[in-house]
Amino acid sequence: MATQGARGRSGGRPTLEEVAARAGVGRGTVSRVINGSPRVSDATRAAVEAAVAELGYVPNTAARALAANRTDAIALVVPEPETRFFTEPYFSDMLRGVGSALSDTEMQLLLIFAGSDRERQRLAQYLAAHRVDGVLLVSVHADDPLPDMLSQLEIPAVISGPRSAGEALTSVDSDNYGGARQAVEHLIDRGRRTIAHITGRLDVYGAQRRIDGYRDALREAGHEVDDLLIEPGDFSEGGGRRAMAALLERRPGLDAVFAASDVTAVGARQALREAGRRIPDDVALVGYDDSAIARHLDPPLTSVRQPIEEMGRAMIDLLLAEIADRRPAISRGLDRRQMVLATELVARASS
Amino acid sequence: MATQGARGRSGGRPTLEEVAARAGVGRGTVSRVINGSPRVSDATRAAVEAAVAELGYVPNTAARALAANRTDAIALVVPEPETRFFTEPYFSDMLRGVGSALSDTEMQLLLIFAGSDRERQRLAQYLAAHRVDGVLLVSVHADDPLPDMLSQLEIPAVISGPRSAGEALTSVDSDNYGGARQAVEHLIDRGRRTIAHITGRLDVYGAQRRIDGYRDALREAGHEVDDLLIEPGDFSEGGGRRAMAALLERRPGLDAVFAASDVTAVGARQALREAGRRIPDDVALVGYDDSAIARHLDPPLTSVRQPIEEMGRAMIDLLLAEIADRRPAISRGLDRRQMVLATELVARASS
DNA sequence: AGGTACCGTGGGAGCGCTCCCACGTGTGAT
DNA sequence: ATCACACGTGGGAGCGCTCCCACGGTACCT
Repeated sequence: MATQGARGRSGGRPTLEEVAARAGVGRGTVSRVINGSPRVSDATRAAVEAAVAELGYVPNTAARALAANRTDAIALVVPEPETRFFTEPYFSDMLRGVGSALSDTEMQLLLIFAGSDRERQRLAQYLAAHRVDGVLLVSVHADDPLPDMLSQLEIPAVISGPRSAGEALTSVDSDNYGGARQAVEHLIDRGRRTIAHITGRLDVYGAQRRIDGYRDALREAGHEVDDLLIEPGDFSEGGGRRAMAALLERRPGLDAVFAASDVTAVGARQALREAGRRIPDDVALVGYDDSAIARHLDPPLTSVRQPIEEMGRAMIDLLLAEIADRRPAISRGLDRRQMVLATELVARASS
Repeated sequence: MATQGARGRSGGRPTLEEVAARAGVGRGTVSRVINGSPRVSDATRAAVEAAVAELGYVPNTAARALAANRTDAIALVVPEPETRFFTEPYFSDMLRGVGSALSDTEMQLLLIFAGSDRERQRLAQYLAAHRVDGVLLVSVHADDPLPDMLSQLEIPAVISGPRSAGEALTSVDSDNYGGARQAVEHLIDRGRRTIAHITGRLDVYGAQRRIDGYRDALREAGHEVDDLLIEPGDFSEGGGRRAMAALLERRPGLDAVFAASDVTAVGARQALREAGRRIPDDVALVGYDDSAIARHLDPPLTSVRQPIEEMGRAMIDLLLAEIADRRPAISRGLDRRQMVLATELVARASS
């Protein structure tokens, strides 16, 4: 209902040229005004802005993209089956942070799932076509070829959760090691003696770091680390249930469990119930993520909060910076940025 | 300074022209092959395809968009604050359906939040710039100007959840009326006598239809409809809690509640607990959506399943069709499509 | 006074594609 | 033999923008 007023006589959307004519200036000048160049006099700028408003001019992005070789769009690539994306609150929280950071920008967000092979193929085409200025990569496994493809194509990219200690890409992560320590120290403080750990997917670096934190916390508290108390999960509910069942069988005397995600904890809780263990009376349970389900569980779940939304924002900031100073992605590696954000333990009734 | 020299002729991405040269044909012919035109001889086609493969040619989308006036992208517009998007499983389920339907296509998905005024403004610009070929609109309130803007701009659009019985846009919806009836009939079958209803936002057409279904089901079963058993909610958890508290105060004798969403039911459950009512012994509870939380609640929540993923797919199908036969969106209205999908009651322990 | 240095400005030259018209060539009808 | 009419094909003419060079004007120097 807003600008409907004076359409160009040709009927279509007004072009730069028409705005220029209307304002009595040249095409170049209008372009400068539109793009906020300082090299325009105030009077001219005002005239152009008036013409833009009168005509309801909106730049044609395709033309701009073609001429300037940029797209004003970035992609959030999720190298997982879509189901995982939606069952793990991690992703949607991340998306929320990204979305809100982006709304301060001209950039648009593309959501790309790259779980299946076909989707992968499509993605490769897509990236080769340089349809986005940059890429956000969440939850990448150690052997994923995607990051390399990205740097080969010289597409700016930021990864959430580095693949290893020596991650080549700019990355954002929470302090997985510290978070795990917080969880375990908390359980020790609560007087638990036999603390098990259900891990995340072992090919995810963050999951490894959580194991390290678990180990070190026990060690430093003078407990000895019993490897049979560590059981691999995969961040899923089913994985949590299976792991918990295995642990109960192997170490029936355990009195606490640190699960690598809230969803894993939900699965563990099921297995505990089926085995007749009460939470927290018999077994204390701590999750990771502090997602919405943690609050809704019965009893509410103690969990390690990672500032996922902030991580999303940070990813955007870093990515935009990287796009801005379009250095070839394979720079000397001097100014690689690895950002790590702090976690926080949220104690609830489950521990 | 690494690959500086290589970026000349031979280094950049190949263009149509180069493919043509390589294949020994003209530019137009390559374009025809790329776009699957039948008017090319088999021999020529093969030669071109070989050249494309050798050169690793990928069309430049910006150029294509500029010349052909299409973008191969559609937007999913969420006219809500982002928080709502992520707290309501409805949205993510929808997104999942849309995403998977889209992965069979060349189309790309843009996710746009239009909750705040600033975001709205950006969206208007965005649409005016015709940066997408079509728009998917989810969860639109009765007075939202967005749909009108869309049809004025002649942008193909499909809406999930029509705004009224006479919705002008192509729409996809689940059978809200029927779903509500299923819920209420189920409660009646279970022997409940005093069945309350916590509604959704009253400016959402689907919420109105659920109220209609609730009323009619009671009426046809010979119960009389007591308007004091109907309390408005807003699809949120807090809304559900408040509404339930109000109902308990007004009609302490109620023995069942039909909540307009699972999230609402979660809130209602809290209020019931606080009031010392047991579920389902004292009060039976039924939700709507059959989202993940329904299964995880304690006790598990009976809920009305809407085939949200299918709805997402259907929206894509309709939208693509509408884009294909690019008739002006405000056509005669003859072939407006209003698709309604069936719901299903999933009975669990809460009722 | 002439010289130099900037500004602010106009507009040509593409960016890589699609669209469409015009041009052979081969086939069948006359 | 001539005409008609397909069919494949080549390539010009843009699409609307950004980039950049050239230009006149003003201000400040010497």
